[in-house]
Amino acid sequence: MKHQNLLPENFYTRDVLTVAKDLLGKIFVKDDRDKKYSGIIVEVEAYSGATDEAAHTFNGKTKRNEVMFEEGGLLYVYFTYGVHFCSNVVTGKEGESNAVLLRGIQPINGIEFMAMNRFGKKNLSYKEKINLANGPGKICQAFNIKREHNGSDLLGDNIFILDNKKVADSDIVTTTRIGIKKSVDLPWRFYIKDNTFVSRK
DNA sequence: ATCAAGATTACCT
DNA sequence: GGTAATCTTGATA
Repeated sequence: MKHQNLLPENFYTRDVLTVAKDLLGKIFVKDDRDKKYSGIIVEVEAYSGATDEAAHTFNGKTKRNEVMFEEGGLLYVYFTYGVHFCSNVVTGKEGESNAVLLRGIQPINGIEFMAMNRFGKKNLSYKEKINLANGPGKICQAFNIKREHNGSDLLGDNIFILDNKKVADSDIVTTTRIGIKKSVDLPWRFYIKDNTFVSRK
């Protein structure tokens, strides 16, 4: 059974910066049958293999980054710092190697499962609720996204994204990206203004 | 074979 | 504000 408002393939095959901004406000869903998770995407960063030295794909295809070279509409998951997974939405045409890193999600459904995955308990303080998915590693822990989800088809029925009310340009804040050492001046981070679930102002 | 770095987070002072 | 945790990958030899 398909969702009526599932984002179509041609949403993902566009320019990475356009897709990054358009992903704000959309509903990210993971359906594990017994556990269903969803939330609003509130913060993203764009990475582009052709020109962006901070992109994993800047130096060409490797075993790790091969999913980024596929046609837009897949999930690229990588493991970093020996501790965390990070999720990205692959965009553009095959061979472009562009992706959008998910950095902040405002939980909607499955909050009790996210709470268990993140803190091992159901009842959270206000601060812990804010802390559920306000960072790329936290998103993957909350939604239980791991190695096996690398390459997931976002047009499939496990992990997908639903359309939602459009975020006005005037409500989108643009900044440089976080946690990188190359191409540090590119203004490729986007988040929803005044949203509580953004990782950093 | 070896090694350094990493699109982070949590916890410390 | 500083740093430990923890391990995979990719580059170099």
